[in-house]
Amino acid sequence: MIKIKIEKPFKLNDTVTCGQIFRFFKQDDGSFDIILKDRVINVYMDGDLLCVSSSDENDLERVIRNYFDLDNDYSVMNSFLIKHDAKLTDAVLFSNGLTMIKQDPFETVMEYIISANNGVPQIANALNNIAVKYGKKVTFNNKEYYLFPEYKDLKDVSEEGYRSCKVGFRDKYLKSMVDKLNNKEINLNQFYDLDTKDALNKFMENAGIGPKVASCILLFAYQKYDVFPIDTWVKKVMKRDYNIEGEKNIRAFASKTYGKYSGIAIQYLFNYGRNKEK
DNA sequence: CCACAGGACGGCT
DNA sequence: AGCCGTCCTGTG
Repeated sequence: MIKIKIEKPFKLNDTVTCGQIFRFFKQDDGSFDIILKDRVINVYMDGDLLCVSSSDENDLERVIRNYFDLDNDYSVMNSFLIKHDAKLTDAVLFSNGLTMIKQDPFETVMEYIISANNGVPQIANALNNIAVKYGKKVTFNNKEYYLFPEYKDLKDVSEEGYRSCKVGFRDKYLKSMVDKLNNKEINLNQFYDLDTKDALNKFMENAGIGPKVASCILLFAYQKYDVFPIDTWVKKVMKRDYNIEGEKNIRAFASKTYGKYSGIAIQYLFNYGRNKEK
C-alpha cells in the first residue's frame, strides 16, 4: 500500500466513472478495483491522500502518477475553456479535478473498435470476455481478474473467437487490426509523434475505425487533447445548448471555440451532464 | 414479438 | 460528395 499526497485538484470518483475506463469495479467500501495493462490496483481517497494497493507494487507510485495524470496542471486549460466559452463555466468548475487517464494504446484501440454502434455495458462485457479467454489471470485480494491480452497473445484468434466474446460484426475489424500489429504493418508508438490530423487519418485507414473511434483513441491513449469525438450524446447537447446541427458544423464550432482543448471540453460537458441529471 | 440505441461502411444516387 | 440501409447485441 502506498499513499500519494494530492497537490493539485483531483476527483477520483469522477475520473474513474466518467466514461474513460471500461474495466473498473466499484467495491462495497466505495473504493475501486481497476485493471491496468500489467496489474490490478485498488484505489480510494483518504482526505488528500490517494491510497493505492496493487497486485504488483513495483514502481507503483510512478505508474499511478502517470496513469491518473496527477502531475499535469489543468488550471491553464480550464481558464482557456471558460474564456472561450462562458457557457462552459459551470461544467468546467464542476469538473475541476477530473483528469484524463493515460491508457494503454492497444487496449484502447480494441475498446473503441468494439464501441462502434454499441453500448457501455455491452462493451465492458465483450472486453471482459476477451480478457477471460485470452488474458493473464491475476488474483488480487482473493478476487480473480484478467489482464487485457497483448496483441501477441491474440495472434491466432479467429473472427469466430472474437465473435464468441460478443463483439458482433466488429469481429473482422479486431482480427484485421491484430494481424497488422503482429505483421508489423502498424506500430502503435508512431502516433505519439504525429500531429493530430495525420494521426486521425492514419488510424482511419483501418477497417472499423472512423472519426469518432479514432478521436477517442487519440484522446484517451495519446493525450491528443485537440480531438472532438462526436457521438449521439454530443449531437444532442450541441443542438439543445448551442443550436448547432450537423457533424460539419459541430466540428467547425469546436475547432473555433475549444481549439487545442476540444477533447477536454467534451469530457467536462459529459461529466457535468451525467452528474447534473442525477 | 417488436422498437430502439449505438458508428462505420458500402452501395446508391 | 452526401444519403441511407445494414451490421450485432442487449434492453424496455
